[in-house]
Amino acid sequence: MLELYQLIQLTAIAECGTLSGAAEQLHLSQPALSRSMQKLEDTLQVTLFDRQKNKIHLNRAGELAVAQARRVIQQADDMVEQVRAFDRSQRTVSIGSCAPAPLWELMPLVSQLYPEMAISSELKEPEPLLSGLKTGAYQFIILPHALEDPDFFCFPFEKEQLYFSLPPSHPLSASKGLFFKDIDGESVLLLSQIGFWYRVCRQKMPLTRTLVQTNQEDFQELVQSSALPCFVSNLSMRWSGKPENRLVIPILDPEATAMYHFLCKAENKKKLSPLIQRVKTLSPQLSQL
Amino acid sequence: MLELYQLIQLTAIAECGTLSGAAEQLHLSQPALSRSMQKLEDTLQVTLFDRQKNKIHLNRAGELAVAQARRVIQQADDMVEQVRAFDRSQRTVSIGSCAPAPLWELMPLVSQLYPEMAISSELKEPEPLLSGLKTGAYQFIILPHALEDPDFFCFPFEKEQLYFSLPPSHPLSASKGLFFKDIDGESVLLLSQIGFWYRVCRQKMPLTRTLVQTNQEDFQELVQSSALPCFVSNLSMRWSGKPENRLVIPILDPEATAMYHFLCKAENKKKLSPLIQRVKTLSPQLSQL
DNA sequence: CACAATTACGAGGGTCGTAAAAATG
DNA sequence: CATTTTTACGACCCTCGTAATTGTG
Repeated sequence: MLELYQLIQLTAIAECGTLSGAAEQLHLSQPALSRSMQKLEDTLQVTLFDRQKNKIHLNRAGELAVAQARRVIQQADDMVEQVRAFDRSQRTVSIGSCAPAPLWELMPLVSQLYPEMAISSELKEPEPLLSGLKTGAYQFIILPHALEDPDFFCFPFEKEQLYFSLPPSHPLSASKGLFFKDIDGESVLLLSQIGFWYRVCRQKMPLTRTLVQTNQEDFQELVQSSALPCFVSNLSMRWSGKPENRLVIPILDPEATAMYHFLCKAENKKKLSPLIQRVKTLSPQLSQL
Repeated sequence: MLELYQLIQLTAIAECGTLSGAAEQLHLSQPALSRSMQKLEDTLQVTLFDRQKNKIHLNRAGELAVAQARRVIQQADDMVEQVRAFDRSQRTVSIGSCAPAPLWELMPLVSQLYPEMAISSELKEPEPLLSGLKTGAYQFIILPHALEDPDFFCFPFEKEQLYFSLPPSHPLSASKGLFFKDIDGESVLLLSQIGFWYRVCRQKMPLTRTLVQTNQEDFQELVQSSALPCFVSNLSMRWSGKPENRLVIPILDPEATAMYHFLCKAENKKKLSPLIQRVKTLSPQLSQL
């Protein structure tokens, strides 16, 4: 019976050129390898090596066998990897979101409902989110708008309203409301990992220089110590509190408001119904729309 | 360590749907198969089966594993087949010829020069012979004409001249020479496996009915007992003798004469030089052309 | 009670390593 | 004489089969 370990040994010999070298690489004794290859030749009924008393090397049939063996081994490795990846995907909930705020509510909910599952989340633009939902890369996604499509189940569950966070010294800090264009041109502090908001910010404030901070603590530090404008929202303030020594001024553009929608494949609605029920309890009034 | 026998067992379970059935198909006990699959799950670190106390069936990861296992097994089978086929091809000299007569001289020569090699020969038209020579299906071929091509080494080595074999009772049996058209329309006895001569016969004698005999002895019997014309040649008479009670009349058409050429790949000329030398000794005067 | 799957235990086959032999440069 | 391969022999691992257990329809 042909076995994989024989093929691995064969390819090792092809790489090392010598039995003893391959044996060492395989953590095996030379005699064991010698006998193993003799047995391989028996099962194939083909001589794979030119043997002289003192040296051995692959003949042409052996070279062919090595090439074929590599393919078989590669395929076996692929099998292991694919099965493991599939298994992992079965054990993890993958969430795609256009922005971080919805995840702050959703991830605790998911981990509570599926305590044995791992949770992975990604921030992407709506378009890659949708294609990921189609391919099954995500169990569900969060978009900043509704999507009417019979293939998907979609409902709104949370609203985010953006504000400028300004120091008292800022000339516009007394405003009741501001538009993006009012601040456009000033340098603005931003956190990375804010999803589609970064695109909104760049589009609405094309003249502004964005000082993007990767580290959350660095960002907080800069907000406190600088006079630069930054952004907060109703949701960020719910989770992190109102920034100290700052004035919070609503942004009046319609783009400063996002209505987050939960989307899953229609075929998965039933399986996800426990989660969907819990998500709807977060904001009963929105869900009734 | 993943092994092929485990994959075979896995696919057998997928086909049978039950452990006991698969065990029987594999000529194995159920407990052995049960443990083997547990070990497979260990090495993959993935659960492949839904287990109830009394029944077992593949889960989704298992289904994926089965599909992948089938591919691996198929590839391993292909490897065995390809290596064996290559080995066979290394141990056989494959000759392609447009007619049988050249083989009568060549095959003994080849088997004498390469006593350990098997010999396989095929009769084909020149075109498939050439493509077979290019692909390596033949080590060398015999064409009824020359071929000037730098990729091939080509030389003439034998001439075949066709004759009509007629019974004394035939009206034309006293002729010194005949053309194909003189006999066209009469029924003619033929052997199968005469290569390109069959095409020549059909083209030059389109009105003739050919009575093709597959069996050599049947053919000889019919030649003796019937008054039908048939063909012989200088070469067939050298090997089988002049037919008794028959008159042998040369055919005067140029198509009744073939100059057989030996062709091999130019790159193989050196390797085949012992054979080529021997073939040239068969007819020194031709080889000097 | 027949059937299916798992666990326990002993037997056997196969691969392994060590030791020894043969051959080469 | 060091290196490489092959053969011989004994040890051990691992798979196998039988038997027993549990659970189901």
